[in-house]
Amino acid sequence: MERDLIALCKNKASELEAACRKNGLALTIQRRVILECLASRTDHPTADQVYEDVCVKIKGVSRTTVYRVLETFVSIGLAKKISNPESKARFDADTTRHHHLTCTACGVVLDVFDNDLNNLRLPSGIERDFEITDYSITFTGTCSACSGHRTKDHG
Amino acid sequence: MERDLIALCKNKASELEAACRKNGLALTIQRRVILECLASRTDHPTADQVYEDVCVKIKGVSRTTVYRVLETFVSIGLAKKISNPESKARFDADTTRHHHLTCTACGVVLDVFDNDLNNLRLPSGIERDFEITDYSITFTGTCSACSGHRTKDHG
DNA sequence: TTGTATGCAAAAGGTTTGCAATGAT
DNA sequence: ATCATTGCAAACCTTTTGCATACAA
Repeated sequence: MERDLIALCKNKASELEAACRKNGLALTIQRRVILECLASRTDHPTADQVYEDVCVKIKGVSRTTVYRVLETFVSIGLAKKISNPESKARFDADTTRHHHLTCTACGVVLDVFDNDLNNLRLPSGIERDFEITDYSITFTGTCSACSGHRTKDHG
Repeated sequence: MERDLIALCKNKASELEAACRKNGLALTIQRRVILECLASRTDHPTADQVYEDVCVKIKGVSRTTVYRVLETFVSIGLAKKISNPESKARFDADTTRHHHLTCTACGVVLDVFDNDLNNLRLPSGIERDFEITDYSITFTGTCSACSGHRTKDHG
């Protein structure tokens, strides 16, 4: 159930080319590196976390660009914003259906890949009023690292 | 599958008394009104939206208090922060298990109550590494109001 | 009376915008 | 050459913090 990160990154690189061509967008170095940085992590980074990674790879990129490019990726389907209870956006380069475990203590977000969960029977009647395109389950609880310390710390 | 809003509000009022007593918290007017305002909406308001409502009911409440009290409610189990892809917290006074439909066009969040969805078989093995306390499904798509206009407007 | 909760002001994140300069096509 | 994209600076929005005052118990 693990995902092949190297394959994902390669796929993403060619997806980017295709998506830029299709949408009439320029294939800039910034877009290439930002997508590369996003696709190489599975921990659903915030825009600022992506920015940190990008800075290591190329000099002089601005935070603004990272924020803007990530939004562009979402709008052309190269990435998703994931639902989370924090007050900041988190991004995921894996746009296929999967689910999340979020630790209420430390905030970590782990992936859940499961066939049964990916094929739920939707409640009847709903689709009359709402056109459902996708869904994602967020499991909340405590990760193993935080299970030890019972106090409400954020280490 | 509708929820009885009046009953919910009354329940919440007595829940508040009980929770304050239990946790050694003062039963202030602010806490009473803030919970009242939150419980009387089913649209998962942001802290600022709750603040707006509170201002109508009592004068001179500060935004800070609303933010602080909502966090208090979450910590004593009177409310939940709901997972969403926006960069701001949204709150829900209904702490029982239920799910959400979010319209990607207009952003509205509707509730889904369904017995089957509330009793999913969790993937085996997960609970070894992660202590799951709850879960919630976010369905994404287009609401009936937005289904008409195919353009990506936000009206 | 005692200690918690509130209000204020200010700061701290996180994100967006306007505009000139840069760079991909 | 042209127009989209970037970088910068500043604004904006949401949330948090420190401290003195007010209020519930």
